[in-house]
Amino acid sequence: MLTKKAKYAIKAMIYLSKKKKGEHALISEISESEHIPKKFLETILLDLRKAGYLGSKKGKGGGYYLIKSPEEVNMADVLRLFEGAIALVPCVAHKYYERCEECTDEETCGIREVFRIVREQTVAILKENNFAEVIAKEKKLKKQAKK
Amino acid sequence: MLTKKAKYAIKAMIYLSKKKKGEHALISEISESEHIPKKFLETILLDLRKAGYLGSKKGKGGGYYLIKSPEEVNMADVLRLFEGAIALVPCVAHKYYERCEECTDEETCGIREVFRIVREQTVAILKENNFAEVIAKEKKLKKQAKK
DNA sequence: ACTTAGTCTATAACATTAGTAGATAATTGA
DNA sequence: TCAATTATCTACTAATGTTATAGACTAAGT
Repeated sequence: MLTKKAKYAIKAMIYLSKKKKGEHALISEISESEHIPKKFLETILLDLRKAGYLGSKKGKGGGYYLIKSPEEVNMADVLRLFEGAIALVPCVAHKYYERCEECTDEETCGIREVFRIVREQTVAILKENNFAEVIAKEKKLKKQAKK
Repeated sequence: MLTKKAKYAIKAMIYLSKKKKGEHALISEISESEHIPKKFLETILLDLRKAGYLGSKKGKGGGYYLIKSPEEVNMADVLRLFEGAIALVPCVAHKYYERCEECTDEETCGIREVFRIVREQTVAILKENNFAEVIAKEKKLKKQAKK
């Protein structure tokens, strides 16, 4: 399961992705709209800013805004930032690779092979779902719900 | 990431799956072979027994053994036992379903849709990998390594 | 009886999660 | 320049989960 932090981060990113270019959103605005504790959200948005996904402006008329376009950021990026590896075992992670302590032969480990396949599939899905795509999925679902 | 408990459980199950039918393995034997702390492994094997995957016998000549054949137990079964849901968010889990507290409209949530797809793919892979299959993968890898 | 081997209960160190509190810094507008 | 607004930073905490370990108990075989 994801941490709440990661889930909140994705929600905040989607919220900001829906804004028109040049528009800002206040922390309190996102907090209320997405039902995320404000103080907690502050730290999350700060992380997203430090990672280069968001920009911010202080004072009146300030707030947070996307730096890249929604097409350029995907679910995998944000998850990696808050959860570390997407892989289920460290020995098949790319960026966060680590040997499994108890393992004797990584090269011929059948368990590892299974988790390698899982990781590949998962990363593929998360990467093709950039935030523009997620919003598109949402629109499609809303259309279907009306019928 | 998986907990060590879950990873150890899979290792133990694979170890026992490699035994011939009727053969037992001691806790200490599995512990040493797989480099799993013995006392920790005890609790894991107990859980696996209570869940109906393993049988045990006390006293001399005792030990643990598979109850079902390796074809009948898969990675998804064991992971669910030790990790709960395989899904990354509770709202797309089957057996462990829960509403996301902060969510306003589950039916039309784009994020949920993405995690629904991830879950489906992951479960499919984990289910097709029963323990006989994992051992087959291991054999294949060992053949390749020799070349 | 004695040895072997699994079972049960309890506990403990450590890390992570999900926050909260409160002071500070930058920006805008009057 | 002063006040209001809004983000930033530092520090803390309560609750929970992870990764074990200790020790007494129970069952089976010889």
